[in-house]
Parts: sequence; structure tokens; C-alpha cells
Amino acid sequence: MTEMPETYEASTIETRWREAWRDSDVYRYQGDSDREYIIDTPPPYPTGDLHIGHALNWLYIDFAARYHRLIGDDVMFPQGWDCHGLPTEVKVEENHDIHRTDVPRDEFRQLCIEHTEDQIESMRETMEQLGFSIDWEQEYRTMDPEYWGLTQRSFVEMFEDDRVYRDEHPVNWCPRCQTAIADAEVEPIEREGTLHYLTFPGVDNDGIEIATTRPELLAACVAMAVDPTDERFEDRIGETFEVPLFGQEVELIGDESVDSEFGTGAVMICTFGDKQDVNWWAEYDLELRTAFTEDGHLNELAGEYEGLRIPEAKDAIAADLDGEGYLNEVEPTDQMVGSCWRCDTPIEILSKEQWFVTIDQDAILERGQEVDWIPEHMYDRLEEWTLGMDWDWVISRQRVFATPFPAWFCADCGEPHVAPIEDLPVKPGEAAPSIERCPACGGGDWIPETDVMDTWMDSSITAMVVAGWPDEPFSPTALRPQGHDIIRTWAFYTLLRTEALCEARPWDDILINGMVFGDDGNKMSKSRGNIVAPTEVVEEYGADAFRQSIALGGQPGSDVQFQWKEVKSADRFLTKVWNATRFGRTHFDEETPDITDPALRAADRWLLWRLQEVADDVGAAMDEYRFDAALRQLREFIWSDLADDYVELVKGRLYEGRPGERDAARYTLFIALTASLRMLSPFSPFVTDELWSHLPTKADSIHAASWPDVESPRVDDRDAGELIVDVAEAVRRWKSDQGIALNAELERVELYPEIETSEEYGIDTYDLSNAVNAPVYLRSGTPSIEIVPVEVEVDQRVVGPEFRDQTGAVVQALQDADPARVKREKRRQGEIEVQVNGEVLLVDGEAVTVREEQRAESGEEAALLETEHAQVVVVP
RNA sequence: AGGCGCAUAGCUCAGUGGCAGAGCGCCACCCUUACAAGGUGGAGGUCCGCGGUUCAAUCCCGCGUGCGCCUACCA
Repeated sequence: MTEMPETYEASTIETRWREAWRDSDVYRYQGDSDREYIIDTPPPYPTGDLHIGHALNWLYIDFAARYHRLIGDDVMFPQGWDCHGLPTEVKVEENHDIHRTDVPRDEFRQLCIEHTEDQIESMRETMEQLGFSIDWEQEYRTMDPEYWGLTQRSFVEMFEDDRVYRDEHPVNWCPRCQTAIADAEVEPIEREGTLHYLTFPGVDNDGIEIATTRPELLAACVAMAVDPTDERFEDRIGETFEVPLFGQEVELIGDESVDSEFGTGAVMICTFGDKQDVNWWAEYDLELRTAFTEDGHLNELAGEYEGLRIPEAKDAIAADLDGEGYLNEVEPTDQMVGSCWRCDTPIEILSKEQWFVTIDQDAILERGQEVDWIPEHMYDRLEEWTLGMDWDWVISRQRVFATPFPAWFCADCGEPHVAPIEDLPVKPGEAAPSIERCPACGGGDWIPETDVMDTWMDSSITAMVVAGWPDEPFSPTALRPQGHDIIRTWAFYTLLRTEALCEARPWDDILINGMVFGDDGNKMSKSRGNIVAPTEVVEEYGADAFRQSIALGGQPGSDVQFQWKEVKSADRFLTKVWNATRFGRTHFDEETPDITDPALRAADRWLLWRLQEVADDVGAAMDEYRFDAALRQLREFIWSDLADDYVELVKGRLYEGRPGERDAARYTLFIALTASLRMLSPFSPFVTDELWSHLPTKADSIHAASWPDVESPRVDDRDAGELIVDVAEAVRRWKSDQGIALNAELERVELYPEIETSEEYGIDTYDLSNAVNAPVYLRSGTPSIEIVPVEVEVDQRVVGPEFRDQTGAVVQALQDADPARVKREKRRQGEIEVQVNGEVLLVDGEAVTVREEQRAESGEEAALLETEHAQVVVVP
């Protein structure tokens, strides 16, 4: 066996194993097994910073991946990168001090790729530091042609299937990013607006006062609306009014969705102030008056206000309304403004020709229901979001760094042409379409599409891509791990696309993780200064301890509060494991694993029994992604049962036992230790691999080993073992209470067991005697020390079902009865007589436990100890 | 405004229709040959409140309160 350092030092160990794993293939997906576990790992946006939220998400993945390898699955833990997108474009513009239009598209794209590669490198380093068992041969980057070619293919297939179309339709538009965005990319921001009360003069009738927060939209006003049941506007529907300042005439319509409680009960309809306007516009076939430009200014329709930015226009028009006498009143109002999720700029709604993907709500939800949601209630979010969708998914973006549409438009008639699959990947700006003549008009000139795809078009096919699409027939991947904040995007779009392209659910299980809060309980934020970087924790305590603290933070799905004290506690536990292994090593040699047919004693059989129980329970918890429960049990077993109880019991045998006795203990300790390390390895992969290497184990790496499967001894062995453990503990406690050294010799210990033991094995006092450092005598009957029954304890589990509504009275009667009588009747008759409401009832003796105390001494100084399975007399 | 989740020791969290649990923190004692980064013991609880179901509720049901999230928020 190798030399083993005396103390646990995370940093040295972790550095060494990181390198070892890098050069090995322990995490490699083999691809030739019928027990596959394929993980649809989230492809993060390469910001260069792998934060603690990522760490939580990836740790759950890693726990699952490592566990599934141990139980013999062929695990694929791939890592993708969702490269495309605006933030990178902005960053590149900053870094190079250029605007994206300053250089040719392809050159700009190249700069973005280089930038992204740096960012990926930095995140990958943190991933390795944290010990994620990613198979880097399964890495993909959405900016690579091999990948975006697949994105294009998915687009073409859906186009040919009429699930993608091109149309003019109002879309969410970010005036700052100057691109269309999807509903999922619009986030509401709370803000205080100003409600303007202004009068629209009537053309041949009285005027009506409306309330609006957006006077700058007056130029785009095309109608007015009131609730048709609103008495204030009885008989006025159909009247015509003149828009202040701009003069166009608009009609008053009646529509129930107007809230008569708000403002004046009358509202102006503009194209477009919000989605409601779009609905009215479509329903009443109103005129389209567009007042805004793509970059957020007013256009020629606004007359003298043309060229003003939207906020400036609001002020200018409000001032003029006031000057002309239209403005009656202003008041502040709280409002929620739909804003761009990338830059928080309030979005506008513009009507634009775009590419759309049709949304089939029912199909998406059906697939969603086929997936196991963990926790279950997270499915509700998908359902709520999906049912609330009222627009199709706009997938075109007016940007550069993204997957290009494989499409051209006929220069003569505008007919779009989409490339066939065999021509992909293709950049339409650099290649002509493979057909020459326009099928619609026969024209021969083609204009390449310059719009690019929404990045969710890339990332919504990850499940398919990792499963080998399109070369292999798709079957659902095992696991999708992700945060709840992107159910409406990543999960939603993936369900949509996998359904559309493969007619299947994308995954069997979806595991939703919560957020990570700071040590102060608040959301991590720069302003609070409570941000903790994973690398910072690793440097201080190591990844192994950090990983445990995250696993114990709560059950998956709930938010996790990062706490330094939990990291420290994990570090202490790992030190314990380190020392326990070091202890074990001093008793092992190369032959220990080969010990056969050992002469197991009660303590050995008990530990093996516990080990099997723990392996089952921990495995069940891991199956259900209950990493918190799994680790908790494991810690309890290792610390309490193995390190405290068992080791203390068998030290005597290990140090001084005869060879056969010693071997049984060595064997048991070896089995328990190596099994514990294996079960712990998903949580703390570094130190467990290190400790594994210091033990005479067969497999090279603990991560190539298998989940423990221990032959379980019989249940009656458990009781006999528990008795030994309990008694040893009781005597130790008594010594501690008496101020006696724990290793002090005692005159003798007398044992009065209260359990049945098997014929094969009686009570085994050998180890106990060593542990308490006294001769142990097995006695029957009751201790010679006088003991007095003092209290009757009632088990309501027995009494309740039998006596139903008399339970309370029965319990009371038992507790009031003379404990000595209860004890006597229980022993002699097996049942106890009680009087309840003048009636005599018989209670099963099983229902009561009579607590006794020692009251007198009989000559010799002695102490009576009570344990669950025995009474113990200690003679010092 | 609707929907969902949460509420248990000082803190962070498990848990169960039948006497309430862990880690950390706190107090006291103990260097016992793997480990003082340890061991032993202790203090500390209206299991958010009110009703209901039940022999029995921290657990199941209803209502309420507080917190968090999702969705719609309205001109």
C-alpha cells in the first residue's frame, strides 16, 4: 500500500486527482450498453463566469451521473455551450471599440467566436475544479457549423412540415437591441408611470375623457373603447372623435375587456401600445398606424415630433396637450412595463415580417405530462405558461452572431426559398441557393436572408443532439436538469421541438433546481456584497466539502442558502473519514480483501447488517434525486455506526485478537470502509479516490467501482449486535458521567438481556468486554440490585386501534395505576387489568413499558444501567 | 388579482397519523493508543394561528396570517 499523509489536505489531493482524471477515461461514455443514462446537460451561455447557481445545477447532475456509473449504467455527461447571442456581440464591440456594422459580418462573427472560446476556457476550468465528471469528448458548441447545421436542419424540417412560416405580425421589439424578441424574453419591470387624463373632442358630439400613460402614442391612435355596459357611455358607441394634436378621427367601440373601474373607463387604442391593442386591432379590423421607428424614435407620422426619442416625445406631447387645453389632470400610477430581459429597455410592439414557429399547446402539454417532474409541482409552471401563450414563437432576430436562416428571397417577387437539407450547413450570404430560377416568377436573382435565429432554436434541440439525432432514431434521454426560471424557455421550447421533430418526449425525468442564496439569507447580489464564487470556496476548503454543503442545502427543487458553516462541517466530516481510513489501513494488508469465510462475531454481523440497510436506503434516495437524504444517512452511518460504535467495539480484537478473530474484524472493517467510500464518492469524488488508492482495493479508481452489495446477515443478528453496541455506549456514558477515564478497568459488568437470541448465535460478549475493559458476565432473570418500577409508559399505537374512543381513559388509567402491579401483571398474565368508567378492561401487555429505577444497594457498590435490550449492572 | 410553494430548536434544514430530529451555534466535563478538526453530557420547541376529520394531528382537510416564486396585470 502507498504512503498516506497524516492529515487531510484538500488542496493537494484535489489538484492531483484533477490531473489524473483528465488523462483517464473513467468518465467516458461507451455507447455500447443497453443500460444508458444520457443527461441533457444545460449548455450555459459562455459569460466566462461559472457562478454558484451553475454549481448547484451541475452538482446535482454530477451526483446523479456518478451514482449511475456506480450502479452500472453507461452514463453520458456531455457539456454544451450556448454561444450565440447579443451579449457577446456587445462585449466584442466594447473590446474592439467597433460597431458590428464597421466590419464585414463574417469578420465580426469571427471576433465573437474568438471571444467565446476564451470565455468557455475559463468556465471549463471552474468545472474541473469542482470535480464535474463531464465527458469532454461529448462537448458541443452551438457556434460550430456541425451544430448550427443541425439547428438549420431542424428549421428546414419544420418548415417543410408547415410548422415554420413567414408572415407580418406584431412582435415584441427591443428598441435598444433593435431586434424582435419572443414572449419568453419579455420581463415585466415595475415602475412608476404618469397617468394623463385628456379629452378627445367629439366631431359631432360631446368629447370624452380618457386616461393614458402613453401620450406619445397619440399619433398611432386608431380607435377608442369603453365597456358597453358602462352607463356613463350609454348610447355613445359609434360616435366619432378627434385625436388631440394629431387630428385623425377615431370611432368609439364597445368591448368588454375594458376595465370601467380604471381611469375614466374610456381607453384609446393605438397600434401598438400593448398586446390588448393588438387584439382589438385584429378583432375590429382597425387601421395600422405605426408611429415608432425600429430604434425607438417617433417617425414621420408624428409630424413635428418626428425624430424625438420615446421618453422625450412623452414629455413634449404632454406639455403641448397641456398648452392646448386637452390635458385635464395627471397623477402617478404604478405600472408593470414589459421589458427586454437582456437590457431592461421597455419593449414596443411593431408589426414586422418575421419567421414564426407555430405553437401547439396541447401537444406540448401532452409531452410535458409524459415527463417525470421533480419536484412534481414544477409541471404547473409549464402548464400555466403554455396555456397563456397567445402568439406564435417569433424566431427571427436582427443580429449577427447566431445561426443563419438557410433562406433567400427572390429579388423580383420576394418569394422565399429555403435550402434543402442536403445543402446544410449554409450561410446564405456566402452561397447562392441550389435552385436557379424562382419557382414563383422565374426570376434569377436571390437576396440572402440576413436575419438570424433566436438562440433558443439552437438550445431547444440539445436533447436530440446528445441522443444522436438525426443519425440515430430518437429515444428520450434520461435526465434534464435545469433551473425553474427557464421552464418557460428552455424546457418549453425543447418539449415543443422534440415533439415537432421526433414526436417524442425529450427526457424521462426533469430535475428542477432552486436558486442559491447568500450566507445572509438574501439573494446574491453585487449591491449586497454577499456573492460567493465557487472558486473561492474551493480554495478555502476544497471542492469535496463544498459539494457536500450544497447537497445538504435542501431537497432538490428548493432554494439553497449557501453557508460557510456547512462547508466547515463537511470539512470536519471528511477529516473524520480520513482518520477512520488511516486507522483501518494500519490493520489491513494486501491479503485483507481476499479473506474468505471469516468467523464473524455479533458486532461484525451487526455492522454488515447496518451497511446493507444503509446501502439500500441511500440507493433509494439517490434514485429519487434526494441527495440531501442520501448524504445525511451516509454521514450518520460513517460517523456514528462505523467510526464510533463499531471501531470502538473491535479495537481489542484488532490489536490483540487471535488471527481468526482479528481477521473477522479486519474483513468487516474493510468491507464497511470501502463500501462507505464508494457511496460517498458521488458527493466527494476527490478525497474518496485518494483514500481508495491508499487501501488494498482492486479497481484502479473508485469511480470505476460499483455500488455496494453486501450479503445481509439475519435480522436476529441485528438485535444481538445492537445490544452489544447499546451496552458499550451505556457503559462509556456512565464512565464519562462518573468522571472515570473511558479506558479505566472495571471489576465486572453483568448483563441481563431482554431479547431472544438465535440458537446459532447467543449473546456475544467478547468485543463488549474489550470495549468496556471489564469481564462481562451473562446473567438471566433480574439484577440483584433492587429496582423499583416508577412509571408506566403507554404505547398508543397498541392501545389506540383497540380501544378507539376509550383510548384516552385507558391511557390515563394505566398511567395512574401502580407501576409495580402493572409490571407484575404484564409478566405473569401478559395483560393488565384497568378500570375505566366502572368497567374492567384488559390491556395487552405489549402496550406498556414499565420504567424502573434502582433504589437500593445490596452490599457491593454497583450501578444499574438501562438499555433498550438489556439491563446492565456495572461493578467498578 | 389568480396559481403554486414554504412556515418545525438561536441559525440552516430533515421527518412522521401514535413520547419531536440532525448539523452548526451555546454551556459543562474529558488529551480514552485513527481523529481535541476529537469524545461525553446538557440547555433550548404553542412543530405560524383558528377551526374540522380521528381514539389520536406537527403530519390529513378548510379558513386565516406571513414570506417566496410563477402568471396576468390592465390604457
